[in-house]
Amino acid sequence: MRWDQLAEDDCPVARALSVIGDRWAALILRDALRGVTRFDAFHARLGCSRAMVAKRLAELVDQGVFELRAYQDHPPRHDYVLTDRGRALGPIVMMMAQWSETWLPQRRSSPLRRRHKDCGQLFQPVLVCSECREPVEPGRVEYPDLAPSRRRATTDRQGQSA
Amino acid sequence: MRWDQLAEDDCPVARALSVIGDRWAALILRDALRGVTRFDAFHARLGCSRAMVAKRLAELVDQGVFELRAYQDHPPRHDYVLTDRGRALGPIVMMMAQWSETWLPQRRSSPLRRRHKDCGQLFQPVLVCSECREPVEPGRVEYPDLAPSRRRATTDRQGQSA
DNA sequence: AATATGAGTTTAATTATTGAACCCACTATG
DNA sequence: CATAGTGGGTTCAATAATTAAACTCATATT
Repeated sequence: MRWDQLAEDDCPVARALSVIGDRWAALILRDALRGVTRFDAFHARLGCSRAMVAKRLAELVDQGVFELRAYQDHPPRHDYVLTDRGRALGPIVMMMAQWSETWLPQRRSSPLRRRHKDCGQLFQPVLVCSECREPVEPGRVEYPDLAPSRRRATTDRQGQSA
Repeated sequence: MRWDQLAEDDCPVARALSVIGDRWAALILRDALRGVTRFDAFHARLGCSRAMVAKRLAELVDQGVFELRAYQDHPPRHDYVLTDRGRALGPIVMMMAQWSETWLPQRRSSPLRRRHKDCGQLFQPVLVCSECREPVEPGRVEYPDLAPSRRRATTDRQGQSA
């Protein structure tokens, strides 16, 4: 299976990955969410080849994650500005950061702080259930459309709790 | 910059991507969260080469996302079972699905339903602020540790050095 | 025996990515 | 004026990653 076939996949996770399931695309998005808009700024932060930056930015524009906003005409130049669709990817990136901070050994610097503009406080992202508004703990989700029981491996040794 | 250097990066998003920033790793994780535990089952769902499945599974075991649980000894065989660390990646995958369902054109089948075991209802994942418990809307986050203002497209080069 | 299963490994061919240099249209400096 | 610098790329040869298909190995089933 090739990259571009993911976009045709029936699974929404696969289709999301056709957009951000590449390390460079995801890192470009991270930087864009922090305010980067220029080619050279992306390149400087990413540390990958210029060709890669150009290619991924072009793909992300095609996918409607970025739009081009001209900031000068004569040598035509533009900013890469996130669209609504692109900004909506923010929660995925926030959950990645959150997972890292919780589960991976920390590197040197203190984690990047985030402020919620609505309440003014520094915060952590928390994923809650749309119905009961309680945090959704790992392992407390099931998929009624899949095989009768999701936790069962033919020869079951022991279910783990969680 | 190479793949393996991401793990050393100072940014938590980059470090998370060193684990799941690859389409196959992310799809393996998706399937694991839905209950898949066997090599051939991952391979059948992914549609990539067996070599790739073997490699990614081995990496994910190294990174502590999966652990091996033997289910027979003589030809030694095992299930790939998510660890706590691995299960904690669930919210990232849920937010990916959520984004797809909201922002990408739908394919044929109805989206996979999720049930929250704590309240028993079908739900959507919602990302809220840990402080005020309100949903964090796109664009309502700022980063006080970055350059004074994160949104400037027309104001040019200010020294910043993150 | 012969076939099947589960979990990989090997190999050659194909793709993707890199680093470095190059290009273009301007702007600023001497 | 001549030269260098900037922003945003493209091109190209070399290197790395990925693929499909075949192969291995131990055991189970027919």
